[in-house]
Amino acid sequence: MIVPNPIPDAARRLAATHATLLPEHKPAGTRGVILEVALKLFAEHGYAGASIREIADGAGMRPASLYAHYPSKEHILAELCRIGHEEHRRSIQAALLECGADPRDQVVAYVHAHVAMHAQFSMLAVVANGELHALSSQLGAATFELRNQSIQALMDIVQRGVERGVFNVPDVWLAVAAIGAMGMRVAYWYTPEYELGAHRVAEIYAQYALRVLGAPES
Amino acid sequence: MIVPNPIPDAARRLAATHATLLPEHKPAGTRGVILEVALKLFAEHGYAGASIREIADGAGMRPASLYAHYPSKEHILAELCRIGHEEHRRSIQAALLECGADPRDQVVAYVHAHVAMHAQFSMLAVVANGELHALSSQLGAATFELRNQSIQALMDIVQRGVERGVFNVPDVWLAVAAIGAMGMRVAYWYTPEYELGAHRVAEIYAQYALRVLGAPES
DNA sequence: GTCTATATGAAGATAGAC
DNA sequence: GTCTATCTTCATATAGAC
Repeated sequence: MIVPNPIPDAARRLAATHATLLPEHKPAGTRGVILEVALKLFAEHGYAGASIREIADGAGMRPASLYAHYPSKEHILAELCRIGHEEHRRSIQAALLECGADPRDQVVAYVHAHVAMHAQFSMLAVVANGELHALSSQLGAATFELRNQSIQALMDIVQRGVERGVFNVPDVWLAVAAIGAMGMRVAYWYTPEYELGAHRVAEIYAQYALRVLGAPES
Repeated sequence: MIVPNPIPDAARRLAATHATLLPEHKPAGTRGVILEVALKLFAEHGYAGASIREIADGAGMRPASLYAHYPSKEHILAELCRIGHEEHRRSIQAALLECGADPRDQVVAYVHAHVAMHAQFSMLAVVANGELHALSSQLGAATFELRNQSIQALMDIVQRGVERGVFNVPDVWLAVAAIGAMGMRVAYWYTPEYELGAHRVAEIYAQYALRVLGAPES
């Protein structure tokens, strides 16, 4: 018997088949269309594996016309990476502002937002996390800054919980890395058709995170 | 303060800077040299982002000479993916044969092997996991089969532990996905210079896995 | 097995008309 | 803003001599 794999086509890089970009994520008009087409292509084939010609084709225009909206292919990737990490940071910060001072509640809030974002905007997460290396340090600087802030937020929560004796881990950074990794991977297999729904997956992963930290549900 | 990030250059796709391939992993002679050069390039820039010319250059030959050893670039990737998943499966199976019948011991053995492999052969893991999508279904078939076997092995262990009341999880597949994800991510940040060493990281992650499964260390 | 030379196509990007 | 046309470089791969 084979594992009940939620990924329909194992040869795909990720399970999602549609790009999800909210209106508040993208610029209006043609720039937004280009961004959405590029997001799907970058997610499925990688930045290097997707061409300007394919993006133009998907956006219903000629390759040359793209350059009226973006100065280069790399600029399109840079905007996608920034949008992804901004959405990530925004949703985490919003959750943390509502959850109170208990480190357990903070971990639940953080991981829930982290996982839900990777499920709901899976293509954005795959590109923003997995194609960042293709950016020059100049075009990637804003994104790196956002990423460091999000990581640091979880480090601070876990460190504080350890100091208060609420959490118990052999290594704080390793625990943060493990919890982050669980959530990041969700972007590769989640689809809106998955039986449990993004919210429930996020809930369960928040529970797993508490367990990793040695603070199981009360 | 910024998190003590073990990744020296955040713009790199992975922290490792050298390809690790044991003699038993690769064919002898020129084929082995080509494979090792391609491994480093595919790991750092992705399959689509690395060219036949760069591989040839690294191997000290002209692009045309490569075709005396491999019929196409895709065949090089196929061999790397197969080697990576074979090493993964081999080390897990070896560990499981030595650990006895307790589901807890089996999880520790599995996760230790899983994590140690992703740390010690990080470039191989990054390529075998992350570039598999670039293979045609024909050239990827052998690798998919190996991967399914490795996933199924952990599914079986966890399922058996749940049935015996040793583990307690809201969803078996989600727990397996989370545990697998923690280990896979190690390949992106681990280097031989990391303070803890692959063996110790594997030990700690095995503990985290037990916690996720609701069976903390005794 | 490795080379030079080359076929053939696709890549990112630009010029300039409309 | 979009187009046609094109520049230049690079891609994978092959032919055939040594």
